[in-house]
Amino acid sequence: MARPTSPLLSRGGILAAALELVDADGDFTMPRLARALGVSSSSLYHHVPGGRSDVVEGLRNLVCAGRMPTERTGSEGWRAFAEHWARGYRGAMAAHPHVVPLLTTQTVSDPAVLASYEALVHVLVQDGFDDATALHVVAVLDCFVLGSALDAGAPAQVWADDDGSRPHLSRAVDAARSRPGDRSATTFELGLTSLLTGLESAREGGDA
Amino acid sequence: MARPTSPLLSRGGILAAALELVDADGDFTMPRLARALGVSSSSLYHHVPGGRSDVVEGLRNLVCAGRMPTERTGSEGWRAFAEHWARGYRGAMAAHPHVVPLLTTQTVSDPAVLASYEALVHVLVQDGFDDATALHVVAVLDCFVLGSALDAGAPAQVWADDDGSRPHLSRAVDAARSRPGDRSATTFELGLTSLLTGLESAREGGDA
DNA sequence: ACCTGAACACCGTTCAAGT
DNA sequence: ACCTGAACACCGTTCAAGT
Repeated sequence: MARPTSPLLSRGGILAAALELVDADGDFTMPRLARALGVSSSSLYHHVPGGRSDVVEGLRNLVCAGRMPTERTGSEGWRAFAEHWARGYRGAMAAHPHVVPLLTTQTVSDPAVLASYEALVHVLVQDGFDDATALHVVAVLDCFVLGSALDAGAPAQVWADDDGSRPHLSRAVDAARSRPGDRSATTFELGLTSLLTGLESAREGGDA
Repeated sequence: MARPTSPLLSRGGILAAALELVDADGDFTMPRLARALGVSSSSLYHHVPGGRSDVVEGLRNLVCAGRMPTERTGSEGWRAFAEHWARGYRGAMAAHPHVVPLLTTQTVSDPAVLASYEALVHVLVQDGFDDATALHVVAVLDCFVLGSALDAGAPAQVWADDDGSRPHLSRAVDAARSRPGDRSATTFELGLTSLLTGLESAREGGDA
């Protein structure tokens, strides 16, 4: 076959196929990805020069870009913006929970995602946080969102009590499961609200 | 060689060697692990029947067991116990940050770790949380601790601003770095305090 | 420029064979 | 029971060869 008249592959197509694989199988490999695209494994490297980690960073973009705010809308204060930011981030991740574990060891280098971090720092500083505290606030939210996104992808029974030797844990799991709505989403909302409330009073107490 | 008079391997020795590998290299493979122990790769399976994932769950135990509280000490209230619990958990993980990514996709099945979850739920229910809310509180803390542990293992420049096109982010990163102490630990403390403060007022507002 | 097949140095796991 | 070597079905990545 050699070089076709019009390219069989594109970066976008490769990333879309990779996302489909990850959503379906929970992971991807270069050979499987190539097979899904009807192409040889080595062909991928023409469009994704960085190899597998390049694909992973591309998935971050595909999943997050456009789903996180990059500008303050209207007259919302830092708290509303941070809420907006965290919900967008978590929502993007939770829609594709299996990609999250792939992202946790790789530095964020995607411009679209970095732009939303920039926006959040900007809003915080404008609203009275000093630079260092603003970074810590961003990091706190980032940690919680990442943890929540992992939680969203975890098996239903995260902490299985097989033998009934953890009665309080079992009762609590059953009680939470009998409530309507997505358990993981409820956890996220409780944590986000608590965090922002707590950060507000930390700020009032002094920004050191 | 075949069967030696006294066993060359033991589960404990294998786990200790695996932890050393992970701390040093950031990851481990069964062949490398075997090589480090001066043994053939297939020998490992006699002591770690579940293979690689068995080793990983063993690492969770090795890292966490004994470092998380399993009982209320003295007259501490739920907030003090939760603080205690989260610090123990995060401290254990942060001491071996490279194991954290290995744990994020595996269900917690280690009895010692589960016992500390049981203890936390117990304390929360004793102190007035209803079962479902107690589980959500545990999950919130779990999410934040996990995220923070991943943060502790991340490269120093998590969100690199290579080209200076994210000025507020850059300033904030520089400001935080010029402060004394561990950046990631400061982030954790800010988040933990904020979370607990926020959870306290969420509780006062009603446990629904 | 873009795709291929062959090749390299790896993986995790199983299993018959040995003592 | 415990260790071995060989084997199986995989990985990620490179690279000369083809158009």
